[in-house]
Amino acid sequence: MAKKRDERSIAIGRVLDDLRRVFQVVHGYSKRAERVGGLTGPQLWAMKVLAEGSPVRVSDLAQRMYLHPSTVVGILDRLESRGLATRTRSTEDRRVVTVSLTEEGRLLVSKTPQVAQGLLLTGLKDLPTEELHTVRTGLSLLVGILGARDLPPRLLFSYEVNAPAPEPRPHAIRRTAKDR
Amino acid sequence: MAKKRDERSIAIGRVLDDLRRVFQVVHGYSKRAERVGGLTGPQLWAMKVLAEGSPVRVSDLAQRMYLHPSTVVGILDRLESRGLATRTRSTEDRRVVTVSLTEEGRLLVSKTPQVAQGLLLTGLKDLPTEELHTVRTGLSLLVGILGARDLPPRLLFSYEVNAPAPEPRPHAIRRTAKDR
DNA sequence: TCTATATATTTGCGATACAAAATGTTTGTA
DNA sequence: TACAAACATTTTGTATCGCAAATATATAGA
Repeated sequence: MAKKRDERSIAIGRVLDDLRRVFQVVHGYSKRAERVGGLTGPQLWAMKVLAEGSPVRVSDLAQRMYLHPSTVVGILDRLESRGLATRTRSTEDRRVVTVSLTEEGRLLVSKTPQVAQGLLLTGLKDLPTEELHTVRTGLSLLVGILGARDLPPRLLFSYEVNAPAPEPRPHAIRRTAKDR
Repeated sequence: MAKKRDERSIAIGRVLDDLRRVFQVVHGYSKRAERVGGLTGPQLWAMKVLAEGSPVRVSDLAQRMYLHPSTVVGILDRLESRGLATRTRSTEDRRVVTVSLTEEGRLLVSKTPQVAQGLLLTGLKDLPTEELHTVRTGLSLLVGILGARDLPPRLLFSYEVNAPAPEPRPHAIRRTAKDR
């Protein structure tokens, strides 16, 4: 009786562990590999979005990246200064600015390895059909659990770091330890 | 003949899409929810590691977080200034500093929701045993593909953003568009 | 003792990330 | 037309994060 319960608990634990492993690997690769071209994660991410369909308005880009427009502006500054993207002010509505990849940018993004994705792709290709199906079904169930069925599949990954500083700021004591 | 090939391609695409969805959801929750206590991702992450087994030496903490020691110092500064962690210099070897959670810190970390994880947990619990097994097997296969079998399952998530600046710095052109 | 190594911190720099304010544009309305 | 409101983007200011290199202190070894 209790046995079945234990087995399930163990299985659940394994699922979570494996999920963490997947996260870790993918993140690790994104860390080391995506910067082949000297691009940071968000920069490459923006370029991938642009590669999907430029030109894009700045606000649209921000929305697709789930980032604040002002954040995107900074990223675009860096991409533009490297000649990977260009901004053009619309002539119809001079408020909007559309962004596109340059030829160089398009080239760079196309040959960026995406190690994790590549690994997955070839790995999945080599998988026996039945196991592939298992993977597919399993992940689909996970997506269902997370209620993410309707989400547009975002590019492999997002990044974020910041906090909104809910408190009025604790005044940032600098350097505390340092006994004696 | 070609049919089978197509089906496989589609299945592979679905797997990648679903994986992206999982990433997105988990990340989204981590973004919005983990900051319940006003903690950033890395801060909460450090606290989780500390909760697993303090006291920990600073260098060990850095290693477990896959971060540079100097980065951890900053995070600890902020945690300490909020009274969530404490640093103590060892008496045996006065070079080392050990870190622990304060009572308040322990409390906070224990009641931090971990929305995504909670969702997964309850969702998986409600899953029929057979489907749970499918999820488990599928993820296990993925882990195998990624060669992550031997990784210690890291806490649900890591964060990182930065690049090492491979070039001697492109001199940062500020503000370029702005035609006219 | 003198030197090398180890541990943590400081310093310097770049990049995210957000909010609020500023700038320039367009649209609606009196 | 004149003016106000709404919009899109950028600027400004602040807070992290993240790393490398330099520092300070402590330990270990020759």
